Amino acid sequence: MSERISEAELAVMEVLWREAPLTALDVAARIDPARDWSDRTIKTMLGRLLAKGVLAHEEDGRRYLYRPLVARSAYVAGESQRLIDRLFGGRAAPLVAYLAEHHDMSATDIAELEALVRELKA
Amino acid sequence: MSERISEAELAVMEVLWREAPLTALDVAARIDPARDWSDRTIKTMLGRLLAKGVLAHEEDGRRYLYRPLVARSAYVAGESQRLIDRLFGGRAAPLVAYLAEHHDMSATDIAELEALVRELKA
DNA sequence: CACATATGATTACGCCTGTAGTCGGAGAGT
DNA sequence: ACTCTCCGACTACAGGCGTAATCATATGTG
Repeated sequence: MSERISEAELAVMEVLWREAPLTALDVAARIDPARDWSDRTIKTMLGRLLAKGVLAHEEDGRRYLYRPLVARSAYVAGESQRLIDRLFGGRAAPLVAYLAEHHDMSATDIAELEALVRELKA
Repeated sequence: MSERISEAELAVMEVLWREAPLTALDVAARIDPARDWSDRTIKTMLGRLLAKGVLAHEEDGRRYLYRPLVARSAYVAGESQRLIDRLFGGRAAPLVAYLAEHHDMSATDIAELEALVRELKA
């Protein structure tokens, strides 16, 4: 179950993670207009996501209502793990170190991180 | 320049990041045997990576020597940024927090992270 | 009831990817 | 010089992805 979600499909999932269930057209209405997708395209995405088992649809009269079957958190976990496996030898710590070094962290970010570390030590 | 490197292509890049320049067959010899790839497949990868501008080749008699044109660190930076943009609103800090919470960190990892935080605060 | 309309289902199509196979020319052996 | 072999160049082909168009069917409308 739950094959990989492609880049474009992710845009559809994001909409449904934010609000569900929705009809196909409701999803279309909530897609970032910058994508400039035809309704047809979004229907195709919904169909593929159904086939992949990451969405469910229930009939609502003559249309369907779509809802996610996988939680966003599960997807985030999977994708993060993929990155860790592919580029950081499967360990999260090197990625954390990498991020801390290469991405400008605001003072707030650092304070949060500090609190986190304190908590982890406990 | 430098289009995206696919999953399979990455295996080839990893070899060349570790040791370069190499001939096509030397690359093939160093690919994880578990991949069970034919030499042809690896030649194809090399060709595509050349076309993508991430490898260079220089003649060495009747064969070529391949070497990376993009550093592994640049690739890692790009892929990390992609993940951050797609799933963490473009900010690294939430990813760090996420990782710290959801991935078992060893005591050593935490100590390292602590040192990092101290350094960041300085 | 016949037709325009709205929806889901099916089909299309070009590019990328994974995974090779084939063709042709440059050396190597006899 | 002729042939065999090795290597790169070009070609192949199925499945996934981005992006839709077309077909079929159910529905509301005059």
